[in-house]
Amino acid sequence: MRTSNLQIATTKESPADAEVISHQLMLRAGMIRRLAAGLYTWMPLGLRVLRKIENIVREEMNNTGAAELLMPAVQPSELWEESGRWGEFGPELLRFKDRHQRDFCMGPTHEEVITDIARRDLRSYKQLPVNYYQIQTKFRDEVRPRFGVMRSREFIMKDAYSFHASPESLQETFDDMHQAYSNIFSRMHLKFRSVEADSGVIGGSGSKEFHVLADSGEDAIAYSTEGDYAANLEKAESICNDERAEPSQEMTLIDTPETKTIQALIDNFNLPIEKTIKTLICHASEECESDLIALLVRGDHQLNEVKANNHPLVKTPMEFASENEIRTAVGAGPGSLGPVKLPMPVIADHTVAAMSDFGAGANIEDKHYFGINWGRDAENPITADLRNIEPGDPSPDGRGELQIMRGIEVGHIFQLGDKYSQAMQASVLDENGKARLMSMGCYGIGITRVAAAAIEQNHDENGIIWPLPIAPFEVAILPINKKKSDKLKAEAEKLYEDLKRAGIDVLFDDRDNRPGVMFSEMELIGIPMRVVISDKGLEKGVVEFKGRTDDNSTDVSVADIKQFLLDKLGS
RNA sequence: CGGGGCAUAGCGCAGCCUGGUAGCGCAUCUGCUUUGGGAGCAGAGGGUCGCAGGUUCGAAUCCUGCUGCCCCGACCA
Repeated sequence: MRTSNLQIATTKESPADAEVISHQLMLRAGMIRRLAAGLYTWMPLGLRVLRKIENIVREEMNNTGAAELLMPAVQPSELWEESGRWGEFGPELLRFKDRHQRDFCMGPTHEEVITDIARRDLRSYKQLPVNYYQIQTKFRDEVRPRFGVMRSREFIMKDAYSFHASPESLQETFDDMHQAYSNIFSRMHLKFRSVEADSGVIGGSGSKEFHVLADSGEDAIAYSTEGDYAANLEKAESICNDERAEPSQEMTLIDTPETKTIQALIDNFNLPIEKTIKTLICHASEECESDLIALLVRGDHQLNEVKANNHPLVKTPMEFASENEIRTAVGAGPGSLGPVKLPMPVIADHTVAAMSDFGAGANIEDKHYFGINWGRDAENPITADLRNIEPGDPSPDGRGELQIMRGIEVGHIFQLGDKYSQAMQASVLDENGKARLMSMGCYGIGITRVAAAAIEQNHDENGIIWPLPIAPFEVAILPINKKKSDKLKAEAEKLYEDLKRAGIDVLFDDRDNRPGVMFSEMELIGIPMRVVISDKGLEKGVVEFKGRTDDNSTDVSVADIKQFLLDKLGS
């Protein structure tokens, strides 16, 4: 490809509304252009990256025996009514009517459509297992699209769906997919980690996320320093090995004016933070006899909303009680709440349940109790894992401790079980001729997000540093001053043709720009290798090679450069 | 959904407070010079100042409404 045909449009300044580095660099490099919030055009340069990512994904999926198909982006409401998600899915589901006033949506995911395909086409257990996949545009009407294509509304996803006669078969395909995903991200030369995860709105059990590691990642990942355990922070299990100590203090009521926060409590009363608890009040589920329910975590711990949300006694989605609701129920407001004589059920984090002689609000305005003990002063609470893990916590696998790093979620694999096959009656006949619901798995990779994540992980002050396998081009040829030298022009053209014929993905800068412009532009768009060809070099029979991250260039003889590059590309 | 901010040339910004001929840098076009790290000089083109009302002799500027975009939040009781 010649730069004159590629329509490269780079800028020195990044647009004011781009916050994260990948967004800035993609705009500056001319890979993408914004159309509206969360909607982007992929320009020729950016599209080449997407295609390379897609091809790697496609090859690895095909290797597992999965079959590619292509489903419509627009889906009828009927299927979503059947699965129950027409009501469940929030405003993220973009809905609209056709000219006959029939309801449709833009597909945010394709469980319904594929399950409909499967129940029509799959009749016998002998046809299973089956794994279908597609690489297709999805639409999710995000509350707040941001970070460019990292969280856009329209995006490209590889989604796969497998169908099985038994849970064992599902597990087998799930493991295959885990391996395929590891291969995919390894082939892209990305540093990544697979972690245990909450399955969220897609539903089902058993799920793992793949994260590209980057300090700017939106997700926190907890990992064991010694063992293999790794989990999304929202899922990472906190374990408490402490035994509850015997009470050593009497409970006393203390006047605590102007003391509404944990920090104030510590500052004003010299109470260690490990002896304080936070009392959070939220709406209870129908399973609970009370409208409200209290969640307790230690003063220095953070409530994990995903864990709270998953608790059967907590209303889904979790919703904190308003100050009015709290005052009506308790008689005191936020800042003076605690478990003693609280007129509602109490769920305490495991750590809280193991505390003794602790301080908390007295449920009387401006008063706290100190020296509270479970069983004596307050009823023994229901216990659950409610908090985020903290760095240094023991690892749940019993090996080492947990630490936290940041990641960008680029893949997610789930074992759905029969959630959709049940709702939509997708069954096959078993050995005995009886109808049996199929087990399902689903497996996604955010293709467009991978491109952004790769940049977040690999860039420097000059621009993008594409990993070779997903770079828009492998090699750039930069002729110096070719306008003035017919010989140079001819040699450069010849080199370009030679490299092309050798199967190298090469970009030839034929625009007669000044050297500095070419250098900075190629570094900005992140081409992994460059070959500079000049009259000065040709006199010595050499061209200059420089890798994107090399400090200096190397002279390579004109005769050897093709093989030199092929060796570099092969390794 | 709540809070905050922004909207002036393709991009980045100033001008607004205190109303009076719309400006700067980058980019673009022309010419000359230059050519190993985003060139220099000279010249040129390009703007319904987001939209709609209002105040005023006069509005980019003051007032009202709307729209779009960005950021933070939607746990810390």
